[in-house]
This record gives sequence, structure tokens and C-alpha cells, in this order.
Amino acid sequence: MSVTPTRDRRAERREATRAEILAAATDLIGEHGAAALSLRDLGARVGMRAQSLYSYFASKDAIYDALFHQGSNEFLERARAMTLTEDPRENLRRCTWLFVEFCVEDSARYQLLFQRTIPGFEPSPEAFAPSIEAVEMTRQLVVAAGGDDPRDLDLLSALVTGLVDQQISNDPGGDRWTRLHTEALDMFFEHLDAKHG
Amino acid sequence: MSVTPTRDRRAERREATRAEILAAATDLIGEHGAAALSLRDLGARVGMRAQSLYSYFASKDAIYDALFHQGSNEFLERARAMTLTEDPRENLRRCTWLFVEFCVEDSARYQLLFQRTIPGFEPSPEAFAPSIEAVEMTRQLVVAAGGDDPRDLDLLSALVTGLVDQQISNDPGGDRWTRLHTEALDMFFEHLDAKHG
DNA sequence: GTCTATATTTGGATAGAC
DNA sequence: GTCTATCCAAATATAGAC
Repeated sequence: MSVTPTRDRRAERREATRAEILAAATDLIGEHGAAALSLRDLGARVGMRAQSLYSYFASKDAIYDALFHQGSNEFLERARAMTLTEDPRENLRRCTWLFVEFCVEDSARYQLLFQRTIPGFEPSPEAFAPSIEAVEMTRQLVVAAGGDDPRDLDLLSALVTGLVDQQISNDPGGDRWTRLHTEALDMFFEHLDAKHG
Repeated sequence: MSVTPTRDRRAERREATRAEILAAATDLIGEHGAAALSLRDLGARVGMRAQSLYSYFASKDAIYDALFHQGSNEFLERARAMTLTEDPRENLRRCTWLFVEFCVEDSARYQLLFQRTIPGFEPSPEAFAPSIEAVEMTRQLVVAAGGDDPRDLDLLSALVTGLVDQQISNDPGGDRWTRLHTEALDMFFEHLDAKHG
């Protein structure tokens, strides 16, 4: 009589290879920019021909999409794992700092997720879903910190992504802008107080 | 006896064609993104083969470089043409608004000038010079507005580019973030006052 | 599942005729 | 100054052998 195994070793191996390919892709776009990924280089990096990658991903865009999903999921998980305090403003400080660290630690991922500079690539709804949830989490933190006006979230998001953007573009590897994070949030909170009394 | 003409019609024509090529390149990167410019398309747009472009520019990067120079010059000229008032904060408001308009009116140019997302392209020092001068002008406006700390300029630049970045990435063609410009600058000024007394 | 072989397209760039 | 012809390299993608 045949016995059904509880583990599917073939599927496991396949998933492991997929993960290996994505890790190599992450390395490559870190080296040459998100828009410069080529399947030849990627195949070479994992020890196969470019054509063999099609056994794992349907297209180059499918690889970008998987990276996008991975990236937006990664941030969402970090945000969820964040320890919350009783001070709502401290929570917002921590969450935005998490975001700043997440972005500057991997600028190619930032480019992929937030700058949308890859010609022709649009993330699928599934890949995008975690980002939406993370924004919703942030929105609630902003409300708890006294920012009930929707404009407040937009202003904060501009402020924080501005720090990240300037850091990556004009002082890569440094901290000229990221070190302004605390001051920036204090400025934002002062503004909320002045605005809503 | 030979007469020396005061105008060089050949040089004029050449310069006009160069300008025409750059204008077409601007159109193309506006349509497909800055990283997706191809010489074939560009040639077709101006009615010549791709190879003929080499009579006008030494390489593709030379075209990017000319566009970069044109772009940074354009902003510098607009900033210089700005009418100054006696209120230093009003001046800073106007100058940053000039910048916001400049960026959102042509997002491909923004990508070229500030996001540096074109694989392998680095602007030449000559092309970059106007940008440096524009930053210096802004720095002086920030100082006049009460931001004597170098961190103040960095904070402001993050705030303004953040508005632009979010606008272009998340609401292209709209005004969800640019309309926050006045509020953002008020927030910044409140902060300067709270900081320096 | 990975390979070779190949199709197809597209890119940047050079040589030389006119 | 523009063209044809061509080169060379690289890209994505497919077909079929093993």
C-alpha cells in the first residue's frame, strides 16, 4: 500500500531555490541598481543559465514582483513586531525610525518599492497588499499621536520619505539626514500642538 | 578679397539641431521614463537614423549630460529671476514653491536630476555646477529666514523634496502633497522659532 | 530541472559611400 | 551631414534534447 509523505521534498527544494534566486537578485540590484537587473547575470550568480530561471519564475517582471512582495512584507512584519509603549508619540517615533532604517539599509529595495523607476514594472495587487496594511497601521499611530486630519499623515510621510530620499541620494552610507529624524518628529509634534491646540 | 561673415550659419544650424534633439529626448523620457531612452527612438523622433545622432553628441551619456545641464540651469535661472521681497520667509516660501513646481511639472527631469536612477550615468562637473549654485542660493535664503544651523537647510530640503517625491510617486498629476507646501513651511518656521527663541 | 540551440529584439557604436 | 551597411553585445524568451 502506498504511503503519503507528510513533507513534499520536491516542493521544499523548489521553494528554497526560488528564495536563493531572489536573494541573488537582491544582491545584484544592490550592486547595479534596480533597473539594471539582467537574467544572464542573475542566472550566473546562482549557477545556471538565464533560461533555466524560467522554471522558477514566469518572467523578469515576476521576479521584480516577488522582490516587491518580499520587501513590503518585510517592513510590515517589522512594524508588527514593534513593541508599543503607552506614549503614542514615542510609538510614532519608533515606527518612522523603523521605516528610515528599513529604507537606508537597502537603497535598491527602496528604489524598487517606493521610487517606481523600473521601466514597465507595476507591482501586482497581491505584492502591494502589505504596503497598504503598513500605511493603515501608520495612519492609526498618527491619529493616536494627535493627527486626526488626513493631511497630517501626508505631511508626516513627506517628511520621513524626504529624509530617506536625501540621505540615499546625497549622502549614501552616511547619516547626514537620518540623524535629523528625532528633530523632524519633534517639529511635526510641535506643529500638531500648534494646529489643534 | 575674402569677406569674413559675422554669423556662422553652419554653427547656428548645428546648435538648433542639437536643441531639437534634446527637446525630443525630453519628450521621450517623459513618455517612457528617464532610464528607457533609446537612440533609435530618439533618432526616429527627429527624423534621422540613430547613427546620425553621433554627429551631434559623442554618446548617449553625453545626451543625458546635456539634459542634466539644461535642467539644472533652468532651475537656477528661474530662481535668479524670482522677485525678492523684504520678508525673508516669504522669499523662502517662493523659492521652495518654485522648486516644487519645477519638479512636478516634469517628473522625468526630476528623476534625471535628483533621483539618479539611470544605470551608469554620472553628471559631469560642468553639468552639475548650476545645481551647486542653486543650493547655495537656497542656503542663504534659509539663513536669512532664521536658519543659521546647517541642519536647518538639511531639514528643509528633506521636507520639500519629500513633498515632491510623494506627489510624483503616489498622486501623479494631482496636488495631494504639493498643496501642503504652505503648511509645511509654516511648520518649519514654527520650529525655527521654537528652536532659536 | 537543466542544458544547448536558437529566435527575436534591441541596444550602442563604427566605417564608408554619397 | 545623413545615409546604408554592419558589427557587436546584450537582452528576453521559446523549443526540444537529455
